[in-house]
Amino acid sequence: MPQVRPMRADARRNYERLLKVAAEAFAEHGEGASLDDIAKRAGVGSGTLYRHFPTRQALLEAAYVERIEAIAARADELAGHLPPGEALVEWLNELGVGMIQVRGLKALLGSTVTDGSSAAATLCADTMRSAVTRLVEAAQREGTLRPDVEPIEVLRLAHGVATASELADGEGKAIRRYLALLTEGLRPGT
Amino acid sequence: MPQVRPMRADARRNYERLLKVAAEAFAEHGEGASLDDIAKRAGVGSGTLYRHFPTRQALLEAAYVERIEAIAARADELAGHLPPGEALVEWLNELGVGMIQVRGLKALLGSTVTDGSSAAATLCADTMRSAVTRLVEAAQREGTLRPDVEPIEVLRLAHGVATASELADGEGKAIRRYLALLTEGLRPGT
DNA sequence: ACCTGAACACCGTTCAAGT
DNA sequence: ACCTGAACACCGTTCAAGT
Repeated sequence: MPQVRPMRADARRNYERLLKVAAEAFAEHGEGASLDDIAKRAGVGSGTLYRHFPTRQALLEAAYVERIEAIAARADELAGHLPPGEALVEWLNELGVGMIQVRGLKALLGSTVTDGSSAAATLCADTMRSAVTRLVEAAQREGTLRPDVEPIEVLRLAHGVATASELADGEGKAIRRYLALLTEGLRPGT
Repeated sequence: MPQVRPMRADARRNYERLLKVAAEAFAEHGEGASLDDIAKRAGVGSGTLYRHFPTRQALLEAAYVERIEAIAARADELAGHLPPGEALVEWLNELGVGMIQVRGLKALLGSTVTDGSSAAATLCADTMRSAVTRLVEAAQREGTLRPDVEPIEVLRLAHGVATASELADGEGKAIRRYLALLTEGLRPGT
């Protein structure tokens, strides 16, 4: 049963223009970019925006799918080049830099790791979770990552590290350091 | 030179009503509480609010000074009861719970640990920094905390831990666990 | 079926007019 | 010196009217 009937030509055109403009707007003004402005810049009535993307979250997600998928693909790429533990840390580093430098991305990723009891499992959430799960389980098998940490917890901690780094300098310069503090711990080394 | 001439009676009354109402509003609606609503509830024109508190940040800070000072005082109290390392962790735990449960507090504290090159040193920032500095330096002298971590970094990491915990459950239940992961590190224990 | 855009209910901020 | 509140410029969201 093909639930998704093809869109009417004008609808499809509007949909795509909205996505393109939205990506620009979020990049420029962050997650809070004016929806009305996006509709206007796409040459579309505001109602049309709401028809295609009922919530800001839906638009944000749709505008960033490609980037999310690139991040997920990067996980496998790193897993191919590096030992599991290093692959995980390097991926978390790139993820953190992205969250700080790509405006709006951090907010979107945050919503993919919330308790989500109500929130339906979105595409972005699934993509991110399966990517991190592969890296985490490999590192745990290798013995370089605590066995009692769940993949989603690692994503949440990455979010925390990004937040801390953002407070530090607003760019991504502190990510690597705070990530190291997290992996090594705050206790003095032996 | 007494720079602060005493306020006119009506001004002082308005100031205090605004503070009281603001504290309630922030507690109820978070840091984004409507300023216009606060002014109305205080029985005051919106211009009066702006006269006393030129920015939302100023109002937020003024509304929470007492709470900030209580948190700082708690640092010394814990330092009296516990060995330095434990005092620090316990304080960070209470701080984290506060950031999650007291609406608006996390945002305010975030602004006190940003790179602050431009932002003047505010009272809240000073209070928090001196409190954490005492705990951190004591723990470092004791040898239970890495010597290369700066006090303000610990505050930023605490913010990160709170963020991660907030994503986990929206209350403070995960704080202690994520704090433990931070202090012990993500590597497997020996 | 889909789009438009006016209408509505909300913001924060400013500033002329009042006391 | 301080306060008031209308005025302005902005939001997001809905929905009757159009094609």
